[in-house]
Amino acid sequence: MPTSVRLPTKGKLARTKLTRAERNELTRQKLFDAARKVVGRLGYAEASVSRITAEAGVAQGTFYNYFVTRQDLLDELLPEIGKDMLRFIQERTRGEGSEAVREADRFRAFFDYLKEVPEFLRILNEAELFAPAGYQQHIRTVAGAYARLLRRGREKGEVQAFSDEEIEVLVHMLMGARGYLSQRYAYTDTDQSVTTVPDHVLSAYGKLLAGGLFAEQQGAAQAKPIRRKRGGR
Amino acid sequence: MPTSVRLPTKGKLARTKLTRAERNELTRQKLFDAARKVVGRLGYAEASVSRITAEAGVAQGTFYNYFVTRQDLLDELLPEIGKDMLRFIQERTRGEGSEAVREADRFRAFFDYLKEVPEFLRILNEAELFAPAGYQQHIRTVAGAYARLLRRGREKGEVQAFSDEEIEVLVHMLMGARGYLSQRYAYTDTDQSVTTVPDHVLSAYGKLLAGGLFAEQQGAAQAKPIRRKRGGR
Amino acid sequence: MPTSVRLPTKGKLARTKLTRAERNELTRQKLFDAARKVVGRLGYAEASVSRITAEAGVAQGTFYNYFVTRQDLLDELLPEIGKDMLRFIQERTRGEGSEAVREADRFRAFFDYLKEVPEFLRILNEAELFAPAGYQQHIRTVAGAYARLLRRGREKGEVQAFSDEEIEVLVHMLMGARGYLSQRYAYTDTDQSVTTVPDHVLSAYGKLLAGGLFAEQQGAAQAKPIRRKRGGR
Amino acid sequence: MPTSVRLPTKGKLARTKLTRAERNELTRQKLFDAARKVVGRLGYAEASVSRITAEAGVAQGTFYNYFVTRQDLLDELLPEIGKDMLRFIQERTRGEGSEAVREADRFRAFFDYLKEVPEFLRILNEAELFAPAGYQQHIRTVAGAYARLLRRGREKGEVQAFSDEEIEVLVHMLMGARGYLSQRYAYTDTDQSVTTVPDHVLSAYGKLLAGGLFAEQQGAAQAKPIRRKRGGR
DNA sequence: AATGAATGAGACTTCATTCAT
DNA sequence: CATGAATGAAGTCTCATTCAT
Repeated sequence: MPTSVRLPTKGKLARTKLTRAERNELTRQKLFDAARKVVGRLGYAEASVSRITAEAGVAQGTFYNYFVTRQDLLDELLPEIGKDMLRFIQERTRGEGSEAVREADRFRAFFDYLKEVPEFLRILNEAELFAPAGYQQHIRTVAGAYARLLRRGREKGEVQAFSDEEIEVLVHMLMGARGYLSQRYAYTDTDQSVTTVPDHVLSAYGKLLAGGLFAEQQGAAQAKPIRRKRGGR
Repeated sequence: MPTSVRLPTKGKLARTKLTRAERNELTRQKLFDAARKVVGRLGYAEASVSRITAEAGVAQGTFYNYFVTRQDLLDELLPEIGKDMLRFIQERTRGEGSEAVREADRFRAFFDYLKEVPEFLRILNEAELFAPAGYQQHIRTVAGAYARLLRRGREKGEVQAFSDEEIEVLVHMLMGARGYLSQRYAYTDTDQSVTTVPDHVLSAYGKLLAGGLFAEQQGAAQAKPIRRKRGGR
Repeated sequence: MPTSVRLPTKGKLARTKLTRAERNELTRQKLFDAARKVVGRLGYAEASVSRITAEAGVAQGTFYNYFVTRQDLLDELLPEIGKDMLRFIQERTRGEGSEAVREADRFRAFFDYLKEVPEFLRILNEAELFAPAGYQQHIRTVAGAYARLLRRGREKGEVQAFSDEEIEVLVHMLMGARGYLSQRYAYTDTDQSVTTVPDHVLSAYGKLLAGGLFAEQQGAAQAKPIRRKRGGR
Repeated sequence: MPTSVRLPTKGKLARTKLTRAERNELTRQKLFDAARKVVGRLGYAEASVSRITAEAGVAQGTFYNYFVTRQDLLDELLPEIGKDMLRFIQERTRGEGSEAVREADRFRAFFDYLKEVPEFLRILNEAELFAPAGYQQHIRTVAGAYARLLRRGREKGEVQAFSDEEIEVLVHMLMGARGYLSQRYAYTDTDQSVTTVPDHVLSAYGKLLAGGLFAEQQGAAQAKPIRRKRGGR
């Protein structure tokens, strides 16, 4: 499982001999994983300390040896898993190719991650309301990484000549689009399992990014009327 | 205020003399408006019946003369205000012009509405989690109207040749984008006041829709690389 | 239905022409009948004023034009129906015959009444707790009538020589027995319908009353120490 | 008091030093006893969690550390005290003697128990409506024990030749009789104190069981049609 | 460090009753 | 006399957090 600790096995006695710090970290991780599962299954609102500790197999009081507040743990959830998600997507987008191809790969990889860590969808969607601190942190991280990619693409001439500010806007649009699409097309209420995203979602996403929404009218084309501020108008 | 009742003034004594039915509707509206305000200010989670009735200036028990359940009122909130929003946007988009121009108008009008009804932003964002029934209804309404517009544009040749399914995807992407942008650029946590959306947001939105994200590479152009499935690759 | 009003039909215009007093009495009766049904169906605890008026088809406020208090109506329920029951049983016990035969007839008639007015069982059983005033009144009435019968039987020599005080005790025992038996053998939770009482119930009841519970031992018999008063008396 | 805990005194410091488990059991018992008192004093309907915890001297939330539901505690009440009652009666009925004597002893012991545990009367009478689960359990237990006694008496020839089914009926009659008598003769609404049951109650009970209700008429006598089964016997 | 009992605020909802129309 | 909206007290239960063991 991507987000769990991988303690060094440390030879034979690995299980019995743990330093105090290790035991400590292990309990903390148990709580974190329990929270991830509970939130994934029931949502933040139902993720009471009692349920989390029950899932983790520790006493309720133990919780407060590791987290000052229930909210504190909840706020750690998304950023932590979010980093995991970014790693996952990066690994899947190694190959070279045009920016457009890589963006498509990233888009697909996002949905693949949803399949691997089904809790993520719910955590992502609910964090905005229930773990705002964690949510903001996550958004900043992801938006930053995303913007870097787009700027680099722009430098290579593979991305249109947006200003830095506009790129930030685009990043948020794409994240929003992704979010909505994942909710619309990846949820499966019944058993939480996430199904593959349909082909026309990929194609619509690709087309919008590649060619824009609007057809070029008559030849003069570029007179995209929306950029009112531009040209003479 | 758009969503409040406008009782016929009925001559002079309008304020003191109300029929039973009118008083009834008035109380209902007081509760609805109070809920709108409270949710706008504190969010659904904090919108307890006690707070709503306090805001409305009626006893707690009165609430249940008008709504079977707290959730029932919460579920009415978004669809009701949502209709109001659609009306508002339509009014602002009367003018003729290309689809692209009208879409830009709609986009701007959306942010204008946010200024007029500042609660709407929060209600829209939280409803998905706290008033799922109302949310689904709203989404269906808006997505349906949106899709109709895009299909009509396609028929007129002003929108690219997306399939119906792809249009549905686009609609969700645009709604998602709008949602994220509104959160990013319209929120002002401190005093809830909503400021005008910056110009670069409008321009980025317009450009993406008009020309797509990616620059046409070398001549072969249309070989939108994202459609891997295609022959080309 | 035994307990409903039977207004004199009064010739032709019976339905349209009602004196004020009659309309008044009619509404009162509607409420009473509604209460009977609701209590029969849901029990006293669930018989809220709102449910009763709904069943009666009048407004909630109307209730308080006829009864000072919810409890007042509830307290009238059992005595009223109880009188009905006594009438019913008397009619079925007209025939002559020994006291024992007549008691058996009464016992059977009681269960027959339960079939005719299925609400009665629940009303009888719950009244003790929820309508104590009415319950006491009912008990007094029934016990009084019962005691009179037994004393008359005693005078005729058909009932053993119990003292008046003892007869009162017996009456309560028999009422209690009847109550328990009706709950045990007449209830049918599923559809509230009351089934015929099994034969062995009748026979056990008859045998106990006829011959007592205990077999006479060997000759000396009568030394049953429990009848302390006897011996010397 | 029969139903309270009797913690081992454990030497000197018994009162101050309690293990966790002991404190736990003690709190549970405090709640149980408080419920017993409150129900005895005010009845089930008024036995709110708030009143019970106040009586027990703990916070309202504490209640739910020990009982899943208010109803759960209420349902435990009668069976628990009922067992206590059976023990009490058994102890008082050790002596040998005829079945009739022993039944008289049991009858008296029942009323004695009412004196010792005055709450029992109300709990018994109300449980049928307010704690049906507990009531059924209690009834089954008591009726079972009772029926066993009567069948054994029958085998010894001390009880008349009732069928097993008839014995079950008798058991319910006797329990019902006992219940009604206890309400009629043992209640004292004013100060809840229970007085001794009057002698004529005992004698009437004894006589009915010993000799039946009806005097044997002249010789032909036995033709009491109610004893239908008899004839052929 | 771990435990788990105790706390008490607060949430939703029901209901008998009142009263202006 | 009928209506039905308004009232507010009371009830059950949940939960984050504290703290003695």
